[in-house]
Amino acid sequence: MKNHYYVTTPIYYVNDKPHIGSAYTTIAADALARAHRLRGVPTFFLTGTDENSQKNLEAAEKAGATDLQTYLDFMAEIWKNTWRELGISYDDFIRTTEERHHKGVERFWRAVEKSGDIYKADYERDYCVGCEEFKTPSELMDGKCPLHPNRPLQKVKEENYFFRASAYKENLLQLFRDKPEFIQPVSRYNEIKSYVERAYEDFSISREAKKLACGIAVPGDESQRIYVWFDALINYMTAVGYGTDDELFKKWWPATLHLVGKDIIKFHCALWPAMIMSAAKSDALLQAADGSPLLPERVFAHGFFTIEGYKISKSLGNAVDPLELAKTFPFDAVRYFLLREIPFGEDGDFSLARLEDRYSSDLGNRLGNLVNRVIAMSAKYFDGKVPNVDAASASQAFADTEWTGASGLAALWQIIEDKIQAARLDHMLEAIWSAQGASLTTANKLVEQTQPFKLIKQDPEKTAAVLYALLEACRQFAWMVEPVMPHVAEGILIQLGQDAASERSKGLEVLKAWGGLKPGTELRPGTVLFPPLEKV
RNA sequence: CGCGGGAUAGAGCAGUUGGCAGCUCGCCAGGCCCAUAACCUGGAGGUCGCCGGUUCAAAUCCGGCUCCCGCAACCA
Repeated sequence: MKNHYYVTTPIYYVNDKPHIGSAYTTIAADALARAHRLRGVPTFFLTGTDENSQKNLEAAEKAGATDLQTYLDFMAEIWKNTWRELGISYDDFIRTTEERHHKGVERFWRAVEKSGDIYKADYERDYCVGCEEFKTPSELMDGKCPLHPNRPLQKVKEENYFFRASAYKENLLQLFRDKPEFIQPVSRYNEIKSYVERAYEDFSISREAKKLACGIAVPGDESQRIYVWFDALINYMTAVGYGTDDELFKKWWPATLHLVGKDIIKFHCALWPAMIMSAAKSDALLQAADGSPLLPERVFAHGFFTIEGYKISKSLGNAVDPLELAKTFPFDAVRYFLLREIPFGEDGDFSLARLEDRYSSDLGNRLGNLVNRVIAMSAKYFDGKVPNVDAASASQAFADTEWTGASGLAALWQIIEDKIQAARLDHMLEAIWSAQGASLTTANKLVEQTQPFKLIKQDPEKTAAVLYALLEACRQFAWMVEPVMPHVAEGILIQLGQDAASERSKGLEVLKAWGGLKPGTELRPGTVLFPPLEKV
């Protein structure tokens, strides 16, 4: 595996502002990117917008925009701003109307063409005169348009370019056998594998330009435009220089992880690798040293969630605006909630009651309260400073409790590394909160079992050891949650008298080591990390 | 037989090498008082959808059934 981490989100349609669903994907990618950066892995995090879709044109007209490009520019800014406000640390934001994308798409198309995998054929579709639009088979009821059942559908034939995907059926199945981790979770693996086995056919990859007002022209044939999915997938390459900067491309490609919603897993797992296999035949830039195609390493499909039990839908008007949510909750709390509450890869439900529940219980009562009580006691009993004790002995002073000290935290770090590798941030967070040995739960128990608030009157030396252990644990907890809650982590570190930026530069291996908190460090107690919610 | 997912305590969920059924919230009782009315302990509450099979042992593997839910070529 290459020593880099290149993670992507889907590129989003800009026919509306971001809602909580697209924020979910982007937050997950952001947390994974932050986790890898913290580990010193060269990381590239890409998101962007899909601007060559007919849908955008319709949205622009509906919004009364003077022209399409103005509308696209306006919407792209809205998306960028939303991500900025939510603390999304993307390294690049690609728009598929950009010149660099067009150049890369052209190069890719030419490569596939040179490989002999593009051909022309007639393509027949159903056209409803009532709706004045083409209908897909899935939109039909009993072979008729559900809105105009008494008007017969017209069969409209059009000559399009096709991609000879079927030629790669065996290669795909081989890929699935050799690298089962390519498609995750496993439930999706089975779905895609059986789809390719039984129903894998060539894809139509262009439309007549006169019927499609937007999109990239087919190289060498101005009368046709490239079908939006064929161009969209290539964004993962054009953003890192394919078609414009070979050196940059070599640095980042292949992608480590494509994070997608379950609805578009098919395009990413069945179409995209076949496209690359074809293009790689004729473009050495897409070949590994042994000549094999450079395919993305992994595609992970997360589930969808409902809002209070209902599907996210515009007609219901229940699409939650993440920026609105950020006015009520610290956005770190929303990030925590989404990544913790919904099993990654499965469907879930977004409910305000559950969010409040997690906020006050997990964050306020366990994490926030632990930090607060431990720092308050230390400051009170030890002159506002980290107690002056030997770190090594402080880690082993509590053999009679559940708390396992330095070795327990080391074990917890190992779980965290495994979960990050598997992209299971929900499991990672669960472990930080309730793993046996060392976790937020056992740390709170340690306070009860040792009762430093009483112990201080009898045995100040042992109290110092207890509080040092708890303070040091808080420091490590801060770095554990940092990828998911960067602001919260910094808030904890500040109270512990740490400078987050200079600490970070030491590298995670140093930060993980027991004893990073120096005795005598000035504490800064007082800040409440998770203020109680106003009762409404 | 189109493909696939789910069914575990009042609610929401964990539980992928088969080994005494767990977590969070809520509820009841107690402890503590450092802390954000927070923390800790104990308790009540489950035929792990139904039927059958494999096994010393199945929520976990196999077969059948019931009920929900997605997807089914142009739709993040």
